[in-house]
Order: sequence, then structure tokens, then C-alpha cells
Amino acid sequence: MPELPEVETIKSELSPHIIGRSINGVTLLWERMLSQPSPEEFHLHIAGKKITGLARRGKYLIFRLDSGDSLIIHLRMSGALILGGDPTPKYTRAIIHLNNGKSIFFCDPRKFGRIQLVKDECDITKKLGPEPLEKDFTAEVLGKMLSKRKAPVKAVLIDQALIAGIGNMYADEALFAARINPLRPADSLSQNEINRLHKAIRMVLRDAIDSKGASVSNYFRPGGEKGSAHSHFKVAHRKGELCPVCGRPIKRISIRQRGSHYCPKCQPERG
DNA sequence: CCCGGAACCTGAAGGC
DNA sequence: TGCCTTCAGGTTCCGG
Repeated sequence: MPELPEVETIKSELSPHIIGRSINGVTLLWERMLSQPSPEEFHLHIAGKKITGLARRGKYLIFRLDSGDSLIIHLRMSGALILGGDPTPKYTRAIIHLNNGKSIFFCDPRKFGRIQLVKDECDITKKLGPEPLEKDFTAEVLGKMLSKRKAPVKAVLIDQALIAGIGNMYADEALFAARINPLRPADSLSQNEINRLHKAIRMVLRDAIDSKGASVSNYFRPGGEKGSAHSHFKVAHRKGELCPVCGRPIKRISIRQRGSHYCPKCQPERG
């Protein structure tokens, strides 16, 4: 599932191929993928616009256009952006046609991904919490967030309004690295645990970016290659496998209807 | 505001 | 082998 490291990888690998290019038009094969504006408005305002920059905020990928508008893509669960000519990849739901004969194929078996064209990208990004890899995301900032919440710390980590870009698998990995049980009430963490968690979040995300993201589900890089971050996972998606630290089986429980993987020994109920 | 649960989707995996 | 059910989870919406 594309989370921060996957979207960051897509941004880096797509950028050199598309910045400075113009968009001839966009084909929508699954119209509900467009959340705003209307299809008529969308086609009217996108045709012929030049891509001046590509940015990421949380899990959103932002194409900045010379018109001042921004084309914003969210891959949600199973989306991938593949750069190519032909043939059209399986599960293609939208095609962004560039002026060099190449296209960006938005492939998404689950049809959860979304495209929108907005005048002001802040309308979308202002709802997001800080970027976990930026300087302003300090242990103090994290501690303040957690201290206001009684929900399980796992649920708080994946709340995009608090921290932007962490999803289910990297939350599990960060909590394991910090040796914190995912069910612990967020406001029950000690200062030491907050510091560990802060460090773990940044380490886990940076490592995953170095590995070009985790190819679970339908994630592919723009060239069609997979990432390798999933092969370094210690607990995420590893139910029943043995903990690399203590050798006990990884447990899987449901938190907020999300599969949560952890080691009962290394991440005990009470810190 | 805070919290938890349902809905959106469909391929994959598991049960019988 | 095959049908059927369940699972996967990012975001949005809704109810308590």
C-alpha cells in the first residue's frame, strides 16, 4: 500500500521524466476516480498545461501546473503510476498523455485511488499534520499529540491529521522498533518511549525510502520495478513468523479494523 | 473534539 | 477442482 516512502519514491523517479513536459489530455476510464471538479471542467483546465514541478505531501502526489492549478493524486490502497508507451497495463483507470508520446498510467485494481484538480493545493494539504521527516516534527511535537489522545497509539500514528504519511505497515514497524505495544493508550507513553518512537518513525521511513518502498499489494515504481522495503520488515505482514529479536511468533490483532502486527515479548502491554 | 465503525472496491486467499 | 466467504486497508462519513 503506498504510504510516504512509496509516494516519495514515485515522486523522485517520475520527476526527471515529466517536469517541463505538457499534458495533452487525460483519459478517465473510471470516472469516479475524479473527485473534483466535474469531468468537463477537468478536461478543459488540464489540456495543454505544462508540469512545472512534482511534490509530495503525506501520501498525496502533487503535479504543479503552469496555470497555477495542481493535479493531486492519491493512490490509496492499490494504486500505481506507471510511465510508458504501450501496451496499456492491466487495471489502468486513467491515462495522463504527455506531449512526448509517453503516458502515465494510473493502475488501480481496487478503484480506491483519487484524482483531483484544484486551484489551491493547500485546500487539501492544510488538513494534514506535519511531515515526519521534516525538522519541525520533533519529539516534543509528537509528545504533545500523543498526550491529548486516549486511543491506541497505533490508531494515533496513522491519523493523517496528526502526522502525514504513516500508514498501517510503517506504523507497525515503527512501534516494533520503539518496543511499544500498539494497543497502549497514546497518552500513557513515558518521555523515554516518546523519544524512542520519534526516532523509530524517522528511521523506518528513511530506510524504506532507501529501499524504494515496499512492494506489497499492487505497488510498483514508475518504471515497473518493485521496491524492496518489505523484505526488511520485522513484523508488518509477518503473522506467525518469528520475531528477529527474541524468536517468538509475531502476533496479529485488529485495531480500528486494521491488521496490527507486533511481538508480544518485545512490545509488552505495559511499558 | 474524540472515538469507533461502516462504506467504498475487487483480487487473493482460505474453508469446505 | 470449485464455489463461497472473508480479508486486505486509506479515506470519508456518520453516530454516540
